[in-house]
Amino acid sequence: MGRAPCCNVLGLRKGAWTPEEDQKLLSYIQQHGEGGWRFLPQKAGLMRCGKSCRLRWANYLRPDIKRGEFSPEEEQTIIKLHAVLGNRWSTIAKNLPRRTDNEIKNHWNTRLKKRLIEMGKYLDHDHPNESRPCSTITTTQLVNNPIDQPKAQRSTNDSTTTTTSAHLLNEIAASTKLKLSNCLASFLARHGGGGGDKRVAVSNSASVLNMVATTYRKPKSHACLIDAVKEVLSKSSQACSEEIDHGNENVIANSSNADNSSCSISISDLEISNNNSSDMGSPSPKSKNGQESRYVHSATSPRAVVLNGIASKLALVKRCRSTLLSSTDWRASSHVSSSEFVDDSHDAAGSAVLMPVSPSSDERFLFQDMGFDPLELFFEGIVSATDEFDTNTFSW
DNA sequence: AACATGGTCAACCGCCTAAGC
DNA sequence: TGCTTAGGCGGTTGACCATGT
Repeated sequence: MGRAPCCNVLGLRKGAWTPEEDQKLLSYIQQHGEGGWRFLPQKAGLMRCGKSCRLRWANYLRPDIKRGEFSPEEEQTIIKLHAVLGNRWSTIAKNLPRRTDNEIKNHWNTRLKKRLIEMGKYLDHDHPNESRPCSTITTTQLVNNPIDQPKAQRSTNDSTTTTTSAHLLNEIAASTKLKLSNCLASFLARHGGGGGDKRVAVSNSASVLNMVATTYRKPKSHACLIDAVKEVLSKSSQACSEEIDHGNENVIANSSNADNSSCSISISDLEISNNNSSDMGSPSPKSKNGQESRYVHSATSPRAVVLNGIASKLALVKRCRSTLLSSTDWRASSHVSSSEFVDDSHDAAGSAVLMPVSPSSDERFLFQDMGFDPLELFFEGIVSATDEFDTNTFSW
């Protein structure tokens, strides 16, 4: 039981607001501005608690609120953001100008959710083991509009457990609009991402990461791949100061033109093989109810494992953090739990610890290939001092 | 016409976090 | 450093309305 509700004071009105009350609140805020909700009712002559006043203002009286039917575009935005963010209505609302989180929540619960259930395309964030294909949205799902993916196809991943990098890369994919350079665009074209479609030039990080993951299985394209990985990660980092682009949904939708259904491996797939990897030092993550997770054992290449491990470690970097969830404490969010965040760094008791870890030799070579500064990696906690890593010279 | 049922949405509740002291 | 509290968030409730029987 938390604090007693502020509206329990005897004599305060509850329930629907009358036009007279609305007028009092409106005129008071127009005169004195928002804030100071605790004493506002008294000053405005309202027999309401401050919280009730704030809610009434925020959800109904504010002049910049758009009311009425949601457009198909708005609905698509909600569906796509909900697939990525879950029930974080306030975050979703920030991407729908002039709509309130309450209105979006109501619209989702009364219409969109039902519609998706009827279509068999509902991804249940509340009960992930019941109807959701996996514990997070894979990049493949992002690339192929999640609501367009057949249920039967999704059910093949039912026992998939995805952790740190999958979540983080999905967040990047969702929040970052990449405008590809000629280099990366040609990379995608060469490796099947574009298929001659000019729209590949405005792709998204989800498809890029899928392409990278796919191509990473082909050793001969190593050099090209490294350039691509560097570009994806640097673009994601650059985006940390940008607000989530309202064009996300268009970008994601456009990318569905790429033929990812057959050739791409999702970040989830990478994660699965990561869990099987001994050199990553990852203990088997447990689900939130403490039960041991089951894994799908896929034949993913060691290179993909390394890539995934690096993505996971890079996610620790501060600049990436701010990219992932620019406006919320993403480590405390329901979507990315703190234990998932430090999945590669659990202590013996399974509690979360933030410890720099030593990269495997494969990772170290790829870090070097990618041109990362060992000094920077050390100070950002991605590597720790070991026999191999000399903190005097900051080199391997 | 009366009642039952279901949908919608404004408002409330409990909890959390950050800021202020 | 710990406590208090305003503000914010997401889940839930219940009044109201439309439709069906």
